[in-house]
Amino acid sequence: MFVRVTTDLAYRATSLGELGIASDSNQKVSLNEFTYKKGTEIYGEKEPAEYVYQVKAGAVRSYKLLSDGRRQIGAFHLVGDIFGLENGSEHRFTTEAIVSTTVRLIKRRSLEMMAESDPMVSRNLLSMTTDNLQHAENHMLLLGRKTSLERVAAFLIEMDRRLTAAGVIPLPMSRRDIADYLGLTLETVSRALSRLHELDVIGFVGSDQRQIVLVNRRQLARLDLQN
Amino acid sequence: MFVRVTTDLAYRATSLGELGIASDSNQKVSLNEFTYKKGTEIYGEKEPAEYVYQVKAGAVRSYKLLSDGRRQIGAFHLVGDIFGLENGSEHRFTTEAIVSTTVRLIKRRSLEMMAESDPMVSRNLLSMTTDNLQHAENHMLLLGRKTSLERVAAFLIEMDRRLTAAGVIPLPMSRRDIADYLGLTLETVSRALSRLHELDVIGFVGSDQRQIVLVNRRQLARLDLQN
DNA sequence: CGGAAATTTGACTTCCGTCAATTGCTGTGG
DNA sequence: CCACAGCAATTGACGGAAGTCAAATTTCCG
Repeated sequence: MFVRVTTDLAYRATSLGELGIASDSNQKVSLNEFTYKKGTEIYGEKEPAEYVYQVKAGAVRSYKLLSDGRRQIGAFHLVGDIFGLENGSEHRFTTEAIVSTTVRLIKRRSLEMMAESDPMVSRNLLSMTTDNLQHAENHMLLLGRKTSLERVAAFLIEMDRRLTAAGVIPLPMSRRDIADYLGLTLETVSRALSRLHELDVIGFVGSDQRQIVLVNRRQLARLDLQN
Repeated sequence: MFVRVTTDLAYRATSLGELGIASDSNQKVSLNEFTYKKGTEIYGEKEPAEYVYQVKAGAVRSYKLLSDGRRQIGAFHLVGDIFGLENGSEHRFTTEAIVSTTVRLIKRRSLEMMAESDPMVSRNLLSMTTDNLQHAENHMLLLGRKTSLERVAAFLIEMDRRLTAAGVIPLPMSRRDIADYLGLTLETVSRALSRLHELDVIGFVGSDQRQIVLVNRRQLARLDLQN
């Protein structure tokens, strides 16, 4: 479904480069691309982890559900990000394409084999896992102790850092997604954004009122209490 | 300060065993023990990470602070647990002894060197980091989406698994610590425990009313909504 | 263009936090 | 051994930040 297989060597080099493998590597890995339509699942929690993914275009959410439907998004994966990297053999989140999303696939097995032989790959695997851990640790502080305004400010700062184009943040995700990431309701997120708008901390781009926000970084940073 | 250096080989073997190093390893590592008094800091956030620690006796909390004093405890480290393992060179949490606590110390540098030469050590480092990540991921769900009763139930289940002695959970930490771990106030934790007591889900051991709780596991599990 | 979906906004509720008083426990010193 | 100081925990009364429910408005997309 929505498959596009590629053996483009340029892709292979770049993708593996992220994992610390020299582009002239003669290791054989199966590498190809898939495109997922908006809203479709990439993999489910507890499914066997056969692939590791890198976002080439689009955006992905990964989340856990409680039995009654409450959802917690653990991370958004944007262009360039690698996700689906598990140490055990099972995925610990469900992931879905937020918008139409193209990913590169790397077979987990081949990655494991490369890690065995190449300590550089192994080290980068650890480094990536540590980055994820650090993000989760900071997010625990946000979820456990920050107010709604602080959470939304922190979210905008994070997205500004990760996907800004000259002061404009083209958010791919809905208010509900933001809410489930921040441990709030969509109404509370909307109210916080309105408040930030009143305070002239953020603005909205002319016609496309929703998805794009313009930032006044200085004030925003003051609203998110770090450390 | 409260130092006790040891070169006991049995300690060395056990400690390194946790990291996947054969006990007959002829690698040289500096290994010794420290005892920290109740309430004292082991290391601070942003300090250089010189050592990795293993709890030999006692209990440790690791936390982050916001500038106005709000605290989020990310994890409790109990007997046998390894903590202070960072990939970068800085600690990402402050850690303190909850009660009088003895830890084993392993020099970070020597661990890194062993990981270079031994892929088994390297793999176990990754495995431990992944375990921490998994804990943080589950805790994000708790902090973002669970009610106070669900949080306290989940906490008791976790502690039951980690430090129970035949149905009795000898909690080393205060209500405030539990609250800062669960993203609540100590009053809310106390009320939740009282509620669980009324519901005959938990009981308290005779004289020592506070620190020890007795469990009725079945009902408790029903109160914590998993997945 | 029109219906569906997303977002905003308002009114009201609720769960948890805040503040305060009380009780219970621990440890020290007379 | 007991008294008392000091801290931890419980309990109650009240308030507020965020949640719920609902309606209006805007945007999206076929």
